[in-house]
Amino acid sequence: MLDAKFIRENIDVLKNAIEKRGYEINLSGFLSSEEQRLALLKDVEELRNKRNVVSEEIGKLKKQGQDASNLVSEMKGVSDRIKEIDEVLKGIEEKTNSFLLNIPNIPHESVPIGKDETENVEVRKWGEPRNFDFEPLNHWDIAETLDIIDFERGAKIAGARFAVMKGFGAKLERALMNFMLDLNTSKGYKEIFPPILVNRESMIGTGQIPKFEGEYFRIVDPEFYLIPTAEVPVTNIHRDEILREDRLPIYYTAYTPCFRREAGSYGKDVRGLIRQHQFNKVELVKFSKPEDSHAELEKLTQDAEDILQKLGLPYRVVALCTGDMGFSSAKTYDIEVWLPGQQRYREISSCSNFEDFQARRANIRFKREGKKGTEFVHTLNGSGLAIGRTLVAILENYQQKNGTVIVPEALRPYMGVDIIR
RNA sequence: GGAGGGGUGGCUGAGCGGUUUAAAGCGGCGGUCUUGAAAACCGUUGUGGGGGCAACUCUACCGGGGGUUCGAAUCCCUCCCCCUCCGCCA
Repeated sequence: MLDAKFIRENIDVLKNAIEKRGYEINLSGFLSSEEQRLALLKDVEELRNKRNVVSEEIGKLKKQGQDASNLVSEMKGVSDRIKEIDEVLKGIEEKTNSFLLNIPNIPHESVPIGKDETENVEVRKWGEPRNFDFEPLNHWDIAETLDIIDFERGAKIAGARFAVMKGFGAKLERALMNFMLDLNTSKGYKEIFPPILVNRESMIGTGQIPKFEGEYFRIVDPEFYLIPTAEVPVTNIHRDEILREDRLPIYYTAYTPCFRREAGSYGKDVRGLIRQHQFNKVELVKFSKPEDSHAELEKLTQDAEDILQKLGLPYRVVALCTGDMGFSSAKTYDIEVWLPGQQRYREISSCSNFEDFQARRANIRFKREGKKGTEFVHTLNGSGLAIGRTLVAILENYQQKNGTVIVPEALRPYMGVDIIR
């Protein structure tokens, strides 16, 4: 969320940002309603001041046993007027608030300008896609041969976009979680295991709703949301808190299952493990001081890349352009892993700096030593990594002609075998 | 699910219709004293919004929302959360 005052004073900056993102938002209505709101605010505060002063007077008169009925009836009128204005003000403020909640973040100046994913910019590449002396298979074919993923029974138990992991499939899933958490915690990220059902305030805090309500699973009675990413509960750990400067930066890593409706993605990735309603992910979350956040984004992205390097999986890093970036983000790098079965790079991690956008929604602030007042922290997060997609990448990149899959060296202590057969 | 007790500033905790613009203590910050420190003493101490170049000033905030009243931390309604006991349960 952006600040109403900021928008009032920087209307052109916002106009420009919205245009670059390809959003269409009418800002002129906002400005005139702000004008009205501030005028009413001034009026009502003056009336309140009058009421405060006179009410105190009434108290004194009554204590002295004097008659104050004239003042009382006058103040009755003032109070009624305050109530009327408050009513109008409340209506305006509700509109303003829902307007503000639907304004996307302003892209950082370093973000490439473009309309969609075709204009994203490749930043760097790591590793060489392997040369196969046979036709590499899709992961669902490999998995079927090895009997480690059961899509049919996933559909029977739950529905489309659900899978049952079996045997070494299940174990690989678990090995990857542990491997990633161990690596991340060794770099100073504190391990968190948060609730995976959250309340509405938390979803608003990180920017998932109200704009994208339909993309998430919601339990109606009692009301809860199933988290689409650990970003939600972990960022909200510090909602409505004022942090001490010397606590920053804070690094968290969390494994959680994630749940997404995948509304609007019908026909996309219908086969395989790439796009499931439920998937596992290890997440990296940071809270930093504003001046450090972009350096922290670079480090966070490298921490995610390091996982792929240790697993020996070729990837590239892409800077998302203004038109492809998520609603809340000021800057995003996607990490895309090479999938031989599809002969292309696929997203396996998305690392973003939200600057103060989420912090403002979730009211996460910090206090500088010796300085008055508070500032919003900057929040960042990135997948480190999506487990299901990492498993897919391992199956496809490490497959052998005879249908077996070599276990990457870094995972062998977790798997207990060198080859999945 | 049933019964009861609570939610007040960074923390502890008083206040339960108008000398509270929230007492007191702890902590924090500044100072006096001291070779230095401790102790003692003195002063200071939150967050948001509006106005002002500024000193400053007005306003809101005692879990959230609503109501009663000239006036609400205090009374009423409602929701949320925490604690204790009973029941059930991984």
